[in-house]
Amino acid sequence: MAVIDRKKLIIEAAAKSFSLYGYKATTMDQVAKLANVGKGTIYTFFKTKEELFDEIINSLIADIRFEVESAMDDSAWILENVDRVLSRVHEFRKSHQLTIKLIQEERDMGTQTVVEAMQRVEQSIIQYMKAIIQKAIDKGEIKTCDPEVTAFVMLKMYFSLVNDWQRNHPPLKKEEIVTLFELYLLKGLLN
Amino acid sequence: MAVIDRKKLIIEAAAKSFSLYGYKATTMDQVAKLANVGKGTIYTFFKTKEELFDEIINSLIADIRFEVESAMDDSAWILENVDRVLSRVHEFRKSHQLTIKLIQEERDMGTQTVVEAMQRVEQSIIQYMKAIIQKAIDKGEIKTCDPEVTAFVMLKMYFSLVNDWQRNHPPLKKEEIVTLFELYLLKGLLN
DNA sequence: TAATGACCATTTGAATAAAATGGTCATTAT
DNA sequence: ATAATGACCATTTTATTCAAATGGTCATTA
Repeated sequence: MAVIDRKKLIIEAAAKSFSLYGYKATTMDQVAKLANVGKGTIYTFFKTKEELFDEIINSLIADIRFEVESAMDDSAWILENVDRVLSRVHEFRKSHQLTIKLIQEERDMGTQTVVEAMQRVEQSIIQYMKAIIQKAIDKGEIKTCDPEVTAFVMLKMYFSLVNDWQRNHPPLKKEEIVTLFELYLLKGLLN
Repeated sequence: MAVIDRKKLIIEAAAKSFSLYGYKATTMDQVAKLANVGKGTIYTFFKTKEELFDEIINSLIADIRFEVESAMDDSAWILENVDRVLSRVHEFRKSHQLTIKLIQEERDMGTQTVVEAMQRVEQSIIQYMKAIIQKAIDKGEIKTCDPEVTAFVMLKMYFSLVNDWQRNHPPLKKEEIVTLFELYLLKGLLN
């Protein structure tokens, strides 16, 4: 008879529950029930609820990394890659249940653990954008600059345009955003 | 005997109290006491607490406008002006008690009235930045672009750099911020 | 040896009572 | 007359309390 991989069951159950109810509203009893496992068993694999949550966030980060890396094209130039990566991230955020739930929990309740987790996710996105930018600098496509600040600014600008702008204005189309990115960050405003 | 300008007293007291305690923690009794005025008197000038608050926010907006406009030099070119305006706004935000308190209240408690007020302040800053940008376009200093989106992006980028960046990194110096601004938005990253 | 769930200390949340607050208006002062 | 006032009221906010829920443990069981 097959030995049941309890750790896997727990992780799956936790992922499901965090996606459905968020961090705070997920209880360890619930996860145990969902995983068909005794509550104590969870604690043989994860020291705390937060550690279990971190495991789930790690796979989220890995998923995003996969999404981003499959969008990248090393032969394409930087604007193309930045655009692809950012729009993939955006699509991901809009469609991925766990992400949606956590963004909501962060905004509405400000749960500390969730804020920190989202911070970690953002940092990891910045890390891969940093690599893209470094490559572009090496190739001589763009000026020498701090790749991390640059990645940070790009991400913030992108999210401002897709999230904040439409609070007071009709949303920008995808191509408009690319055009704005090109104008502001790459070509520059100066004549 | 001099007739006391009670409206003025009320406004001064309110400004002081909102600066000291924020919106929620300021009570109408308190304002009345501070202004040496009966509570009912406040209501002969302002229909509600929110209306009183709006009055204070209006002067805040006017103060910022004055600060920005006195920093501007129409004969200077845009890089110079961007530098001056940003530095002034930066100093203002750091030193102006009311602004500090309201930013804090918005972040920590999310008071609806405060969120809306800050939104209004932001919108008004964007409006005069828009005018500045339009002027630069007319003078041919910068490329043709939508002045409002441009103002919006500039402001968001500025706030990202001064507020969000230092959550994970040592804060950027004023001159660094100006340099980054010039690099990203004006000169552009392209080689 | 691995898994479990009854159990425990602490935290959370519901219920309620008490205090505080925004706003009104009959009365008072000018 | 008009302007100012503060006691007063309805509603909201806060403090208190206590039961239910929760994260985590560990002696028992498989």
